[in-house]
Amino acid sequence: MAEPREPREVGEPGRTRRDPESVSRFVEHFAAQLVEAGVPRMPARVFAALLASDTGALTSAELGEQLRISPAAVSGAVRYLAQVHLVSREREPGSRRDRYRVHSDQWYEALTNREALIKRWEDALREGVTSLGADTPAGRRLAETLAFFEFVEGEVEAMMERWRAHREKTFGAGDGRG
Amino acid sequence: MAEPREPREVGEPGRTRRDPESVSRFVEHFAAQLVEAGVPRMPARVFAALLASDTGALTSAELGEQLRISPAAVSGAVRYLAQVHLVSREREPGSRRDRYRVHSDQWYEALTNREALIKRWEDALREGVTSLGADTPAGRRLAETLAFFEFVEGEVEAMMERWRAHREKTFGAGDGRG
DNA sequence: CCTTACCTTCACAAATTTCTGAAAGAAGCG
DNA sequence: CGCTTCTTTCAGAAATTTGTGAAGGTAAGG
Repeated sequence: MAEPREPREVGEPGRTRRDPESVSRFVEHFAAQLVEAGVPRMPARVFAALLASDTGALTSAELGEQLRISPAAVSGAVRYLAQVHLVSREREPGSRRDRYRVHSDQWYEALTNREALIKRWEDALREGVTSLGADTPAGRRLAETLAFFEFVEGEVEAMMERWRAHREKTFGAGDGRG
Repeated sequence: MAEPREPREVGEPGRTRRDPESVSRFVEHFAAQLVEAGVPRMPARVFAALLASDTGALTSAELGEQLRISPAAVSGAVRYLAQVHLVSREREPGSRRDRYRVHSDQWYEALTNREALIKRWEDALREGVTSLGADTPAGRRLAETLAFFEFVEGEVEAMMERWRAHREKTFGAGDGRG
């Protein structure tokens, strides 16, 4: 039976330098920055908490307790984060608990995912060029905007390749897990 | 109150191929995509309307009429757009009217502007590395995330340079105005 | 096969955001 | 110097979003 082995008291001497208050301060501060960038609050907080965790993976219960939110809120936040590929869920074989994990390479997975969104912008723009007329001023403006996005799309892919190389050079060949 | 005289009939022969309905359809559709990406509704609609305009510049009154929104709404939307560098305001010398304009190179101005946001993420991450300890697992994860952003920051600058070249090659040397 | 533990979904309450009407603030023009 | 025209700001109404409690579903363990 999987005990919820999560002793609050920091009995371990020396090794456990993790001050919950420091962690919380970082979590809330970083989450606030994400919120300002347009990320919904709960997903931002959950993501920050995972990022600041030692193992890079927490259970729903742990998240709920640390952030003082209901299981429902955790569920919603995690669904959002999974959808934009910022966390993945793992099922523990011996237990019913899911664990939610951040990989360090998920940032660019998320960035890549954002391209799907841009593709829909491009579709709308193409339609606009057609319906307004490619030979009109507005049509030309739309076409140029479209060209910009298409250009960026191609560049991002190459950039990610370079990041991968840069990362291995700097941090050694990680396996992708924080 | 300004009478909502919006002649449906297209009286101009030949020259005015601009079907208001087509324009509106594009504006609303494209704006919807922006909204889905996190842009507030009114700014998205105003921006789309400017993008689809012939001159690339409209007055507050024109925007209000076309989108059926109040002057206050236009004011708010324009303030937002100016803040993220997606439109610029121009004052017409002979009149009291401001005109709001999109440049075709404002997309990457906006993208560049986004870096300011990322810089604050980086600050938060640096603080986290310090307070959690650079030698802890969490600290290392934060450090790597920080490195990713710093990398992207540098890359984006170079990418924009390439876009400028690509643009001139494809569209001829524009002056930056759509 | 039933119990237990966990996750999700649903309806609702609360808080924030969004847009409007009205008044005040600038800036040209007579 | 006051009038006119346009923009902005402010307070409030309306709508959307957000988070909770409770019920429902699924799978492990006895």
